[in-house]
Amino acid sequence: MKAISKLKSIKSSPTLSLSRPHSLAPIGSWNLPASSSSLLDDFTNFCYRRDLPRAMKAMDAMQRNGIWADSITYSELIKCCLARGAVEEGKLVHNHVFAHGNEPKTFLINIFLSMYVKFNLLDEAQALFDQMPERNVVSWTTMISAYTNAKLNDKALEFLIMMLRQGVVPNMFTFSSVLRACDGLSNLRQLHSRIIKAGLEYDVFVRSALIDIYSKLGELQAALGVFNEVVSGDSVVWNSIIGGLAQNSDGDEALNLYKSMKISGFPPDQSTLTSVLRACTGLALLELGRQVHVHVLKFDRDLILNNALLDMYCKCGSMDDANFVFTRMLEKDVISWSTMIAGLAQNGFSREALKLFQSMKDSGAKPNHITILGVLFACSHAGLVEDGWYYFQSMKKLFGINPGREHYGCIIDLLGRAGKLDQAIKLIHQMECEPDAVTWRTLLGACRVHRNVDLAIHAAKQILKLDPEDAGTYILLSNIYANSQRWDDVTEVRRTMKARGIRKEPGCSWIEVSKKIHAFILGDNSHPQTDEINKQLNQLIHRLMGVGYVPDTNFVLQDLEGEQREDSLRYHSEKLAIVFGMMSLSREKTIRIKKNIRICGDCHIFAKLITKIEQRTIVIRDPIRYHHFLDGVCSCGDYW
DNA sequence: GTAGGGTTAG
Repeated sequence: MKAISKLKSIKSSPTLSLSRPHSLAPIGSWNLPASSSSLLDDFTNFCYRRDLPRAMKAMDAMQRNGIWADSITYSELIKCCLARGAVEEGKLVHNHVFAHGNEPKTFLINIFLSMYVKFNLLDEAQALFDQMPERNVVSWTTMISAYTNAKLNDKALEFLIMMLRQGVVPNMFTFSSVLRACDGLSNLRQLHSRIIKAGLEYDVFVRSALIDIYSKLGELQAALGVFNEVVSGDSVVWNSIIGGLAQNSDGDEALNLYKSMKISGFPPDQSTLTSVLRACTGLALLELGRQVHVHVLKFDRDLILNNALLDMYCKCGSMDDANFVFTRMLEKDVISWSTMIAGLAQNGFSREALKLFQSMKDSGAKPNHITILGVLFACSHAGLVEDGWYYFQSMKKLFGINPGREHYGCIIDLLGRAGKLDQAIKLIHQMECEPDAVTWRTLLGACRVHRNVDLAIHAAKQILKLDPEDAGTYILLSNIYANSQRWDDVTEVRRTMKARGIRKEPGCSWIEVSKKIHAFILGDNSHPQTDEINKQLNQLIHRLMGVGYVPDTNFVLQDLEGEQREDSLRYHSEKLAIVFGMMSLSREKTIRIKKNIRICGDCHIFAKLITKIEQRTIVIRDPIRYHHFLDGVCSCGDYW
C-alpha cells in the first residue's frame, strides 16, 4: 500500500505529469522486459523515481540491447547518483552513454563534467573536457569553477584566457566563479572592466563576488564602491560587504551596514550574524555581542556561527559566557575546541585550557596546528616548561604536525618567561624556518622581564632588519642606549627614525559604557568628562601612593618616548579609561578595556593596585594578550 | 548542465 501511495504521489507531481506521462512498472515485479520500448520506459521511470539500483539494472539491460535514453533522463539519473554519492554508478552511466560510438550532445557531456567536479574527480573531469568535440560556456565555466574551488587559481585564470581565445563568451556564472581566483589587483581590475563592458556588473552574484574579492585583497574602498552602486542587491551582497569590513578590522563600518541592512528589509542570516560577531570581537563590544547572541539562538545548529559567538566571548574576556556557549554547543569541531583552549589560555586559565585539551583528545577530536598553539601558549603562561617542551618536541609524533614559526614563538616565550634566555636564543638559531620580526619580538619581551640589555639590543636590531617601520623598537633601543650613556648610538637611532619618517602610534584605549564606545588617547582632552576624569585620577594616584604605589619611570626596557616617561605616565590612555570605567560602572561590573599598543609596566602596577584597594575587576586586552586584574594580581603573572 | 557571503592563530 505504501508503495502504491508513493507511486501516486510521484505520478501526480507537476514535473512528471507535464513532461513525461509514462506508465509505471509496479515495484517488485520487474523482470526482463518484453520489448525495447518497455525497457526504455522502465529505465525512465526508475530514473524519475530515483530508484538507483533498479535504474542501473535497467540501464544494463538497455546496454545489451543497444538502447539509449534521452539526455534529460540521464541527467535525472546523475542527480540521483550525486545525491547518494554513488561515484561508481555515475561512472557506469558515463560509460553507458559513450558506448558504441554514441555522440552525446554537449548538454549531456556537461552534465557528466559537472558530476566529476562535484565528486571531486578533477582529473576525470579534465580528461572528459579534453575529449569534448565542442565546448560551450557551461563546459568552460564548469572547469573554471572546479579549479577555483581547488584553489588552483592560475589554472582557473588560464582556462578563462583559453576560453576567450576560442571565442566563447563568458557569462555571469563564469565571472562570479573566476573572480574568486584573482590573487592580484591587476588581474582583478582587468576582469572588473571586462565585466562592465559585458554589462554584467549588476548581477547580484557578480557583485557579491566582486565585493568579496576586493575585500580579500584589502581594497575596501573598491569593495564599497561596488556595494554603493545602488542597483541591485540581495542578502548575500550585504553579507559580502559586512563580512569584508569585519575581516578587515573595520568593525565600526560593518556594524553601521548591519543596521542599514535591517532597515533595508534584508533579515540578517547566519552569515550576517557571524560577521557581526566578528566585528564585536574586534572592537571588544561585549554588550552588543550579548545582544547578537539572542539572534544566534534561532540558529543553534549552525556550527560556524556558534564558533564565532564562542570566540567573541573569549576575546571580550568573558570566560563564563564562553563556557556557557561551549558546553551547550550541539556540535563541536576542531575550531570550537581550539577557540576555547586558546581563549582559556589567553585569559589566564592555563590549567583549565590543558584540561580541556585532554577532554578534546578523549572525545576523539583531532587537534590541528592552531590547537597546539593554544596548548603551548597555555604551558608558557602557567610556567609549565616541561609540559610545553614535551608537546613541542612530540607534536609531530603525537599529532602529525610539524612545528611552524608560531610554535617556535610559543616555545621561545615559554623559555623566555622561565628566564632560560640562552636556550631561547639557541632555539632561534636552530629553527627550521627563518625567524621573523614576531619571533625576535618574543625574545625581546623576555629580555625586558629579565632585564638582559645585551640580548635586548641584539633582538631589537634583528626586529628592525625585518620590520624597519617598528617605531616601538626604535624607541626602546634608544632608551637602552641612553641608559648606558651611548649617546652616539642614541643619535643614530633617532636620526634613522627621522629619516624614515617613523612616529610612534599614540596609545589609545577603548571602553564600552552604556552601549557606547569611549576612546581615550594619551594627551587628548576631548572627552566631555575630561576634567572630572583627571580630578579623580589624581585623587586615585594619591590614594594608591598611600599603599605603596611609586610611578615606575624605569623606561630603559620600555618603548616609552620622552614625554611619556614621567609626568605624562600619569595620563596614559588606559589609566584614563580605567578611571572613567570606575566613574561610570557600578562596582560589581568588570571594567573592560581594549588597547591598541602593549600595556606599560606602570599602568600594569596601577591596575593591580586598584583591584586590591577597590574590590574591582579590570580586564585589559592589548594586541597580544589579556590582563585580568583581581585582588592585586594579574592573570599574566607580570610577564607580557 | 555552469556562480556569490560566515568561525580558531598570525
